Amino acid sequence: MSLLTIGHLAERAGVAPSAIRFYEAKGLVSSVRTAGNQRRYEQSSLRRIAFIRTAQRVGLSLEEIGAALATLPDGRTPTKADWQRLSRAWRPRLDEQIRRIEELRDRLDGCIGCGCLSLRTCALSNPDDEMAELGSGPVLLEARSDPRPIVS
Amino acid sequence: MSLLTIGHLAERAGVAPSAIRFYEAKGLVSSVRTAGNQRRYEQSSLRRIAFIRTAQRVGLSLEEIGAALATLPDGRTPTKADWQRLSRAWRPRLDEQIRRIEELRDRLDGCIGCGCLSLRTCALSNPDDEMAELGSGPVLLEARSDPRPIVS
DNA sequence: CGCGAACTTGAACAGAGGTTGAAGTCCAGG
DNA sequence: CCTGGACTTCAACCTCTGTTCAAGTTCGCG
Repeated sequence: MSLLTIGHLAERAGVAPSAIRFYEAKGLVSSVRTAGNQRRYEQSSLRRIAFIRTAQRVGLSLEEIGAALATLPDGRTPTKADWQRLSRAWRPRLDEQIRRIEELRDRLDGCIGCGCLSLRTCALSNPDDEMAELGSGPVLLEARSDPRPIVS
Repeated sequence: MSLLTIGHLAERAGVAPSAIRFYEAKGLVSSVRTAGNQRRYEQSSLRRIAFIRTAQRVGLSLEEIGAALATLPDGRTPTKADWQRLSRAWRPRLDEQIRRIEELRDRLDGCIGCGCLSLRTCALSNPDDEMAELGSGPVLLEARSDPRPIVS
């Protein structure tokens, strides 16, 4: 029960009211209106906002987040099954994001720390999806054609 | 040896020349100039750019990336020891970023999937640094003061 | 040397992700 | 029922991360 005003929702979610209006304009959250045209939010909006903020901080765009949230039901409050479906769909994406960070971390610890100082020959820097994303041939970690290490 | 033109560096790094000029204006990479005022880059710039791109994709800002790169030596090509020092300094930051993603993933799989449908009571949603960051009291995951689950 | 491709700077533009302010309206406690 | 704080819309503005364009200069191959 008890719908939230935008101010209450903002305070509880730890974001500015203007950000919530912005998310709503982008279709990431929705509200009902009072007779006097003020927004009122369901409690479930709180979870959507927490979801949005967390996803943003790990490098996902509002567009991508919105696409995920759009898979939740329109008319009714999302159920456990709804969120679980979203969860299953997002696991690969989140795991990929984790893999990217681990790659960066391990590239620093391993590749660069290993002595060859090369980002090219090391097995840890695998170019698979990297290349698909850049769409311009195998470039990113495939520098220099001669095999000497990059040290000065 | 053999310095790179901005075009060659851009091609090898998989970014646009304009992006490299932008990074240089922000102090993230540096170059020497020819007699005719054209930029020439050391091979080590390639690693800096690869580092920048990877770090960006996991949600770090250029400012934060630049601060890390600024710990590398100014005058000379970074050595193994230099990168290892940067690596050690960044590990906690990267691990924190991984933790955030895992938290998002597990929140979906666990907290929401567990049946309580609450982001509040679950041990997985720990508010520690969350709150320090928001700087405005314990808000983000501490919704609703009554203990009923949030389901409709 | 000559010529075209690649380079230079600076300014304007783009899009994401919001914040701020003005001018006016609503709502709830006293 | 009155009043002040919270709400409304809309437009302008902000930062970040670049891209594009114009006008002019340099580089290096033949």
